[in-house]
Amino acid sequence: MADKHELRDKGLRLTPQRELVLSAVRELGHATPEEVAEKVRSTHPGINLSTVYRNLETLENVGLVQHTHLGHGGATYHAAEELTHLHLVCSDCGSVGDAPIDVAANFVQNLSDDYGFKTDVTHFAVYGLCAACVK
Amino acid sequence: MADKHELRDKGLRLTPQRELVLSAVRELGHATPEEVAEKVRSTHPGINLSTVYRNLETLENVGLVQHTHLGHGGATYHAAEELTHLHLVCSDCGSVGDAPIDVAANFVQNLSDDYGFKTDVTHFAVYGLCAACVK
DNA sequence: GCTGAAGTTGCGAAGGATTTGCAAGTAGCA
DNA sequence: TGCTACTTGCAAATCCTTCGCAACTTCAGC
Repeated sequence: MADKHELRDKGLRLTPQRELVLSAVRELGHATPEEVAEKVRSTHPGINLSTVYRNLETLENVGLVQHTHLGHGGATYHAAEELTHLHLVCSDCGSVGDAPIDVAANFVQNLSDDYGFKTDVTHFAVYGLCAACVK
Repeated sequence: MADKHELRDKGLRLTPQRELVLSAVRELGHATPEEVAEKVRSTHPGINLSTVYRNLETLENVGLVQHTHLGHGGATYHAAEELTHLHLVCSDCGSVGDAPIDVAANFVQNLSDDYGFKTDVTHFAVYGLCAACVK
């Protein structure tokens, strides 16, 4: 498993729990720590919630996973390699849609030119009304 | 006080506590519930934190106040009339900068055209590195 | 393969932020 | 001025996340 290197290089270990957390994140697409725990438990009931929290943090430090704030409060995790889109969060129905990052290219450029601000476009959520709720 | 109408129209009352919360939000610019409470208490020590939470919610329903998620978790409140800018949150130093909403005009248009998504540009925070931290 | 050091896990408890239930208090229409 | 419904304060309850610690496991070195 290639992920092993990322971990070992930082003196970390590849434990079964850690693998499970990582693959749960990959399968789920976006997920809160709670959802990841639930997913992992569906096959391995013994896993503790704090282990999930700790592993998400560890995997994030290593760069295999990233989190985003979708608004409500808690963070949502993604596999790093899937973070090629931004999140459209509907303030009405709560659904989370995706859009490719290049719809924001112009915006990012403006912020860079005018404010010297380097936007991390994969880390922010966009609020508004989704097409379904606009009706 | 003009705010009275907004409240009365919905069968709500203008209590001293409510006025204090509203003016604290106006004076502070951005503030967490905790900061609002602190501000209010500087002149009126007796006010309870849950009163602040409830009033922020009430004032938001009426439209006098709005909240934004700046990332870390808790919400930040603004007076509705001041929400003419978006927030640039630095992932490094944590500072919160402002930018006029029109830097996003093009972006908002793209999302509307391509996804039918009506972006509430005042409600989202933008993450990235501020000019100072880029160096 | 076995061993030891260091990273990990599970569990329960601790924290911090919000919310809720309820009885007492108060704004504001009649 | 009286009443009714909305509000407040307080304390307890939740939720979510982090911590402390003892027992356990990974994996580099022998």
